[in-house]
Amino acid sequence: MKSETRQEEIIRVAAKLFKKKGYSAVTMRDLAKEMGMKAASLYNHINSKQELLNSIILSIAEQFTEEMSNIKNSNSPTAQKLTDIVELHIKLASENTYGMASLNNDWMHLGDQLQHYLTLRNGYEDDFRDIIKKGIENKEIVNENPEIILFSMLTTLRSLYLWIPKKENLDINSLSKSLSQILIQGIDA
Amino acid sequence: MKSETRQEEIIRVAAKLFKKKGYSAVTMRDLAKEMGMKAASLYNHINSKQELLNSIILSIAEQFTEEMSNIKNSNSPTAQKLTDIVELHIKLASENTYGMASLNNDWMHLGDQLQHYLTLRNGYEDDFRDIIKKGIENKEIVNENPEIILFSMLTTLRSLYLWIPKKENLDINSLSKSLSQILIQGIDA
DNA sequence: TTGCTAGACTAACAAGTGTTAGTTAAAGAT
DNA sequence: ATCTTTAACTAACACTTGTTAGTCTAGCAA
Repeated sequence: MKSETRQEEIIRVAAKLFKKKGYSAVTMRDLAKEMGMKAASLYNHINSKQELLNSIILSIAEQFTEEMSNIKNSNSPTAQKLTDIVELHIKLASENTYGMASLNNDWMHLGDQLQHYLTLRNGYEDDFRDIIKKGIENKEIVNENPEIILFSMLTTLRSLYLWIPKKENLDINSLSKSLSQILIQGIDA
Repeated sequence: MKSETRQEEIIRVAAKLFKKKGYSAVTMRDLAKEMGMKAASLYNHINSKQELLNSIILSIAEQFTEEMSNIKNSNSPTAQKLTDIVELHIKLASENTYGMASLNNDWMHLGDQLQHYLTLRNGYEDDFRDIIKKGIENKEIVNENPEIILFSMLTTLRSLYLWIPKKENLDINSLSKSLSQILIQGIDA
């Protein structure tokens, strides 16, 4: 595996700080200190603070969009599609807990990429909603308000980045199984 | 009903801006502009930006703590306690969608009140966890990992502030019923 | 009328902001 | 050995930050 470039390292450390304090509260001097250099030196590797946020958020958003399209176009039953979505969120959240924080909390500070991000996010939510609606039509899932189902699942999945790092020796497969179970079957005995 | 003081108005408007951009990205000049005055004039009514955040977050946190204690000490069955918690979140989130955003996203910028806030939050989560665990012991709810159940419910409830304002003519009772239903019974047909 | 108060204002400060320019030292290429 | 590139540095910039000090004016109490 190709080792991390200095630029990639800066992006990774930036995402870590953004998770802790939020984009606006992190200064380039904070970031430089964490990197063991002076703020001005960062600019040998990156172009701006703004660009750091852009690349952190959009690289993840694009992964979500691409994988969601695969799930949507498969011909699995609805419950399987929902389980796949759970697995997708767990995978991306555990690969990049820092970046997920920016995606969730600092997207409004995207500059020229804000519209692009919103387009991706809306597309993702539309696909998710369609899967739920089709599942209701086919009587594969219960006939509750699809907006509430979407909201409930999506917010749980979006918060995984907060929860995953607290669990040491996380088994992705078993978490994925348990969480799908709870989200789909409920918790009633 | 007693009409809003100027100080209360500033706190309310501040919370609105904090929701939109986050605490750190909102300047006192932004807040002043929204209030139709100059930044310095704000200080005739408030002591500091920090104190705005403190009072926004802690007033809500204290309400949660108090109401959770009532629910915990009632002798309702587990499913009813969980429904009560859902209702509590819906009530507080719809009364104060702005403040809930700060509570969720900007608590780390609390100054001298940070420890107090964390104590309240941990107490709240402990109570919630206890209710779930007792429900599992009494076989009132399914025997899944209580941490995952807690996480799943709590993150959904914590995100209500994002979702509630999007629904015009919101009926709190019917939302409360639907959401409890989905969280407890699941969505399987 | 006179005096007091509430609540706005202007001006300013010291500290911190992202970023640029120019310099320097070490490592790699010729 | 000389040249070039990389990646650090110092110094500085123009601007923004939260906040304070001091002033002014309209409304009310005496």
